[in-house]
Amino acid sequence: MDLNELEQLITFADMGTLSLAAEKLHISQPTITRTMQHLEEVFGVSLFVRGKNKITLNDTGIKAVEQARQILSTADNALKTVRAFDKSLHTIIISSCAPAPLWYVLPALSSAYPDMTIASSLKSVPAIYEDLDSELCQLAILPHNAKYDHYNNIPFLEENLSVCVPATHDLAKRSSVTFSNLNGFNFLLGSEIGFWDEMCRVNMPASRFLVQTDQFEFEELVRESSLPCFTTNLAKDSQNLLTDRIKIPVTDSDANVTYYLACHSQSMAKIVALF
Amino acid sequence: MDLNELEQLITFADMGTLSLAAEKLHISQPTITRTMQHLEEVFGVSLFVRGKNKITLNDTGIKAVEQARQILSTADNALKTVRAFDKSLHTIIISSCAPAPLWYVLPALSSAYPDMTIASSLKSVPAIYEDLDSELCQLAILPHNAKYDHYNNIPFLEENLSVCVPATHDLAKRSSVTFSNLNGFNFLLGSEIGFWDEMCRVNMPASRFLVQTDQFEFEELVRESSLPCFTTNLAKDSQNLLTDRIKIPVTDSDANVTYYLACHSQSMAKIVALF
DNA sequence: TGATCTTACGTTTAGCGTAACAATA
DNA sequence: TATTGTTACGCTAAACGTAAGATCA
Repeated sequence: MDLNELEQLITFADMGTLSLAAEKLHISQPTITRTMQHLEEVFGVSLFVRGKNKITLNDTGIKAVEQARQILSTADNALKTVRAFDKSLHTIIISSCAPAPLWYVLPALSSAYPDMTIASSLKSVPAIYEDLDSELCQLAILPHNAKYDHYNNIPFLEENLSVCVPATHDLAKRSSVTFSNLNGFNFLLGSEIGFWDEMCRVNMPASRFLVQTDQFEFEELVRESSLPCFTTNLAKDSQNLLTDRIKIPVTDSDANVTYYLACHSQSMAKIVALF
Repeated sequence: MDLNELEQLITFADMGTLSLAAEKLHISQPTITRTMQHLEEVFGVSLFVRGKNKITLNDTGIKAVEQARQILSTADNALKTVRAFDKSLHTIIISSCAPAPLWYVLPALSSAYPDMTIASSLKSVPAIYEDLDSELCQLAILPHNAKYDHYNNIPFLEENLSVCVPATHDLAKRSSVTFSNLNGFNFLLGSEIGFWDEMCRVNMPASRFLVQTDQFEFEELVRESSLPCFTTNLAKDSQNLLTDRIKIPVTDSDANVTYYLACHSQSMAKIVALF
């Protein structure tokens, strides 16, 4: 039995005539005529009532169409299942709360597993726990050690937040600041900063954040405005955007995070070996 | 996708080598080699680990076999379902409590529906109700009108039991008998008599019944022994077995039954038209 | 050396499209 | 007359088996 033939049967059932079915499937009518005859042989029963120039499904034919749909759907599911399984064997999925750790993790994994696809995405911390629970990610990067015992944890990197202001800014003369000092000022923010975004909004509820989704626009605004922005010890300022600005460390504990790598136990040994 | 190819994949998985699979399927090894390559194309993923002269399923391959079994089983079920459905459209199944009504019903149905297969079987009354409930039979023949309202009933035939004894027998002089008169005598019984068998045992618990499954042996015993046996107004004595015996009507109501034809409402009109 | 898998080659088969035909609305 | 389904015919592509090659136990 050929699934193509079942497809033709179903198309005929949907279209009502062999001609329309042929047109839809981009094949000739005679081909469908022959296929229908062949299907009757395969099933071993009559499936159609034939007039001189018209053909329709009989009761058995309708039943056969029903079953054909079932078979095709099963086959389609099978293909998807196998492909998904294969893909999962060749993919490492990483959910991270922030971009900076990925700059170190991705190259390391890529060179350690050159024939694997490494897929990463930034997500909120609750979403990352969901990914871990559902095994939708193999590796998670969290801003603290994982809540649950059944995940393996290793501390990985520290990231320390600083605020960047022009030399003329009110804050420029301070050697350190706290969120309460900053609360009320408005900031420029890049869009791809993971959990930092949420954290800023929580700790500086009186501030407003001008989020720039376009990297070019963000850089242009940093250069041309006097609005404060943020950087960290891990950020690379390839455009030397911030050389003209004063960097002031934020001392709150929330602003100085240790990233942890978390994953299910069985994967941990390999990960630890890498870092 | 071709189900034949999946069959080959499964056979390979079961046999362990391509050669053995080829042997089992009565095809050449190269054919299987090519089929496996083709399946990898179809699935779009690698399914095997290949040595220079050995081939085994990889993890994805094992998954694929699993799915292939699923598909084949679905397809197999589909074929069976369609064939069974078609058969049901061309078959009238009759469950009867006794043989005599069938002698009239079967010829009538055969000539009314010449292209239908008519299948009949003798069953106990409870089994007949089960067949009606599950729609496993289209027509039932019961020794009374059907218990439930949702079945249609028509009275069909009467059958009256008589006992047959040699002229020299103790009972021979009676003009009628009851089961209590007969209780304690031993009887010859044919095997294919439906509910009569059970009914005799219930009404004559002290009697023993010598059931002859072979028709020839039954006739021989009737001829050569003086044991009483039974007949009815509907029985045809083609061998003139009973001409030498005295027939005495059994007057109990249980011994004089009216057969009813019963079926689901929708079938009744056609049945009534016949009788 | 025997078993196993793959590749190469030639043949056969089976599937497809075009064209011709029959029948209907 | 335009549309629909079937049959006939010829071609192409795909599937098969035999044979040969390579590798391992």
